[in-house]
Amino acid sequence: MRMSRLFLRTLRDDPAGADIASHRLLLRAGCIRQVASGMYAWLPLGQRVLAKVAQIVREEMDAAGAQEMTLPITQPLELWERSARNDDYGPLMFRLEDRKQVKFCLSPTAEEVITTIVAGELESYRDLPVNLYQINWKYRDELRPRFGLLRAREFLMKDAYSFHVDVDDLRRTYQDMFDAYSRVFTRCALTFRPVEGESGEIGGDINHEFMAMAEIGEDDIVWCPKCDYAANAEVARRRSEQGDEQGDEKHDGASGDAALEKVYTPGMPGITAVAQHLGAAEGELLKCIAFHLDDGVGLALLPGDRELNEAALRKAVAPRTARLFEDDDFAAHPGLVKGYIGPDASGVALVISDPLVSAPHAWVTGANDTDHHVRNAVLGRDFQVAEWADLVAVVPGDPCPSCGSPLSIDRGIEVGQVFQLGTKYAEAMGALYTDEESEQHPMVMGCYGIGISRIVTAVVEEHHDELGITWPAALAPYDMHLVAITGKGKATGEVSEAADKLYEELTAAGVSVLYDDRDASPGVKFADADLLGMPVRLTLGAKGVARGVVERRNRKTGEDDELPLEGAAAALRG
RNA sequence: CGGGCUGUGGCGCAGUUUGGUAGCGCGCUUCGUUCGGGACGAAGAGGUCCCGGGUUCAAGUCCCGGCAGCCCGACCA
Repeated sequence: MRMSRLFLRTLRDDPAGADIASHRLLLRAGCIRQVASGMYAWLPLGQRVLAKVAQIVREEMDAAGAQEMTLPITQPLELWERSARNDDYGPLMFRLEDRKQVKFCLSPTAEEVITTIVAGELESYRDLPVNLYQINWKYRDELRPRFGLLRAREFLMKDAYSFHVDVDDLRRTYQDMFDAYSRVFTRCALTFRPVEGESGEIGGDINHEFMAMAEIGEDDIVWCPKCDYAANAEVARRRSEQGDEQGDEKHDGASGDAALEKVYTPGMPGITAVAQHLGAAEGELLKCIAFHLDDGVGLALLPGDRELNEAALRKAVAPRTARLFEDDDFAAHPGLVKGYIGPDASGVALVISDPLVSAPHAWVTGANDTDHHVRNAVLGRDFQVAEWADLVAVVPGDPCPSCGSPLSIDRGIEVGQVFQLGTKYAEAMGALYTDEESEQHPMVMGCYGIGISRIVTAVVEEHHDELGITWPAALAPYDMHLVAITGKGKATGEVSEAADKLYEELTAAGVSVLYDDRDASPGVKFADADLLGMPVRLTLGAKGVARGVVERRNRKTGEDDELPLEGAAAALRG
């Protein structure tokens, strides 16, 4: 491609509001332009990257036995009512009506549609398994789009859906998809980690998220440097047993024999203030968190230096539902004094505690009385616990649940997810098959997503420097960036001629080349080449032409060398 | 949806406090010089100052009402 003809304008200044590297650089390099909040146009350069990511995904999906198709983006809302997901999604889904007032939505995902189609086509166990996918635009009316393409309202996603006679068969395909995903992200040059994840709106049981490790990621990833344990912080656990941390020095200060003692702590509803006032470590305080448990009230107990993992609490009390108290709720429950709740508060239906509380210890905790706490609260003597469950949010250094080594926490961008769905959609949409005994069963499903446009963001986050993007070879819009330094005088024609010739030879040899044939100064051309980030830059100037050489620079490493002009195209093809 | 903020040539911004008919840098056009890391000179083009109402002799600026976008939080792939 001749740059003089390319639809491209690079930006010298950082666009306002583009705060993260990928957003800033994709805009500056002319890959994308914003059209509305969370909606982006893909310009020619960006389009080529998007297409390359999509092609890698396509190749790996095909190799894993999935079949590509295309589903409509606009889908009848009626299908979503049948699976009850119209309500589940709520305002997160874009909705519209046609001229006859029939309701539609813009697809955020496609379980309902694909399951309906499969239900109409396949009836026998002989037809299964089947794995179908599409690469198509998806829509979510996010509360707050941000970070450019990372949290957009329109995004390109590969979504696959597999149908099986039973869970064992599903597991085989699930593993195939898991392996295919690892190949995709490896080919995209991402540093990634598969982690145990939460299922969100899609539902289902077993699932893994593929996380591209990045500072700007929106998810916390708990992972073990010693073994392969890794999980989204929402579902991450620490190794814990009853009696855990026995003899820990932070618990040594108080004796179990001392009597319960009420102390005056005026205007100190927070852990930090109480700990300071009483000269205790925050870990010596017992935190009591009130929540609604169906019709009753529950208390969650954990050490004062720990945070509650709400997802863990919800899971621990399932199938009952838990919802944390908000300020208004305390008025209806006078036995619970906000900021001064004790584990023995009245009117509590369930006291559930993290195992960290089980160590023999005299706690400082709320007195269930405004402006008062108590010292020396002892488990079994002064308060009781009905249920034990992991409730605390994991922090770095906690023991790994698999091997006990200290855990690390880093940020990640979710670029893919695989689910074992079960029969939820097959049942709702009537996708049944007939087995050898002529009996009908709902198909067992899996679904598998990859955020194509989000991968582009993750790749730029990982592959850039202060000058611009440093595309991995597999995703670069062009293989090489040829810069002609034409200079002046009689050499100008010679350099242009030599550069034209090299460009044509490379193109003929199957190398994709972005050829800077513009009438611009060398500084401008070099700066743009750095910004656009092709993996290899070829420079041809008057001196080089005179000596019969072309210079080559590796964008990522900065390494330079020279090649003879004669036969350069053949050498560069390899 | 709470909190903070911004809408002025393609991009980045000043001008709004104190109302007087729009400016700077980059980019763009033409000519000349220059030509290996964002050159220089000269001459130009380009603006419904987000939209609608109001106040005023006069509104980018003041008042009222909308809309859009950004950041923090809650939420979420």
